[in-house]
Amino acid sequence: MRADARRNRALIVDAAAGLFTARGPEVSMEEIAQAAGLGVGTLYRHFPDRRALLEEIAAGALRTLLDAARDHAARPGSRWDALLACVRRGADLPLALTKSLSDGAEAHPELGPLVRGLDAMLEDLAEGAQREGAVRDDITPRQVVGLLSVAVCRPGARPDDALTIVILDGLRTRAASRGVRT
Amino acid sequence: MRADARRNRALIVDAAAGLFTARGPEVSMEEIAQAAGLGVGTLYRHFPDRRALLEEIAAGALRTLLDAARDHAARPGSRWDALLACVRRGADLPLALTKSLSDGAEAHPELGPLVRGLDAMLEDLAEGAQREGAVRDDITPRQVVGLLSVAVCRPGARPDDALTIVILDGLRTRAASRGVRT
DNA sequence: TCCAAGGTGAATCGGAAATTCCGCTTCCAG
DNA sequence: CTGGAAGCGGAATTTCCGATTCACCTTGGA
Repeated sequence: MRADARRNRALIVDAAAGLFTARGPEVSMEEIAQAAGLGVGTLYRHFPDRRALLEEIAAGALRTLLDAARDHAARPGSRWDALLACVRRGADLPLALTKSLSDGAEAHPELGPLVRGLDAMLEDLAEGAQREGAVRDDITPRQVVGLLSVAVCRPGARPDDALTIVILDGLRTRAASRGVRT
Repeated sequence: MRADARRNRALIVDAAAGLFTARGPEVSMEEIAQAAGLGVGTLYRHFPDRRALLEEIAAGALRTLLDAARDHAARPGSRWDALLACVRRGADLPLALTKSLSDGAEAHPELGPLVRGLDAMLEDLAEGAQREGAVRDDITPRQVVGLLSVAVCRPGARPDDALTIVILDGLRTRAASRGVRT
């Protein structure tokens, strides 16, 4: 593969990941091309269609996050801190893609296992956080993870958003949130 | 106006309001017609175009809610309770429409004043709730209102959603939420 | 220097939703 | 009871908009 082709492929992936992170999956090929400083035709030289591009980017994001999650889960200490660290790591990744690929993502040879693995790992952390008394236990671990992703990984979320702060606080038990706000 | 025409107009408005409340503003004319048990042609006999229909319904919802807000605001007692009651009254109204009409809603002869009036009234209540110590004061009254509308008036929200519960809890001061959960 | 790999973006395709239109049906005033 | 204006239905048409193609131009690098 020619050097410029390799470089352009990277430009496309970066530009697309950035846009997807900031604005969710409803970004047009045209716009991605423009953000990468290339023509649309070039996207199609590298990816047969839109779905292929989305899948590659989603897979990258999931791999990154799954690695981070394994890391944090292995380290001893507060499960809540570990969970929060994971989720924050996801804030600058285009995770909204994963949901939008829903139909067939399960079936996809790489995406399916990644999604399942990540879900399992995060739910474990959430359950641990509840057991250690850091997180309210009147909702399921799955809901805890869902709410965290709304709080932190929603497209356009920033760490000091009112919504982010309020959800994080609302997730804590009253006992746990008595201290400094996280 | 013929009796059946009046009846059908009402069917349209009701069906549309219901769909908009449940699913937000991205509902097709076709689907509204079907929900009303009528043909699309009939929608267009009553409303020149989609926007006209949305505007009428949004105006109705805003009038209803503004009335409710005046009512609750006038009654003495906890501003937080009043605010929560208002917002809950909005839960079964198609408020998402208002935002989607954003461009030009300010200019619209009826919508503009309604939106401004409602905003002012709710922000007042929010500020009152903060002053009485019920709501955390590290966010602005406008943000309080915004978060409440996400919690309660988001399309498809139900009062026992995890997101609803967590946001409502997260909005309270730690002192205020020490009692029974609202 | 040459030319295949690579790039370009206007033109085309496709599908979903809005809007039109005209023949048929239903009210209701006389 | 009727005539005909008011209403209705829904297939056909138009509009919109993003995905995808493709004929032609550039350029890396052997």
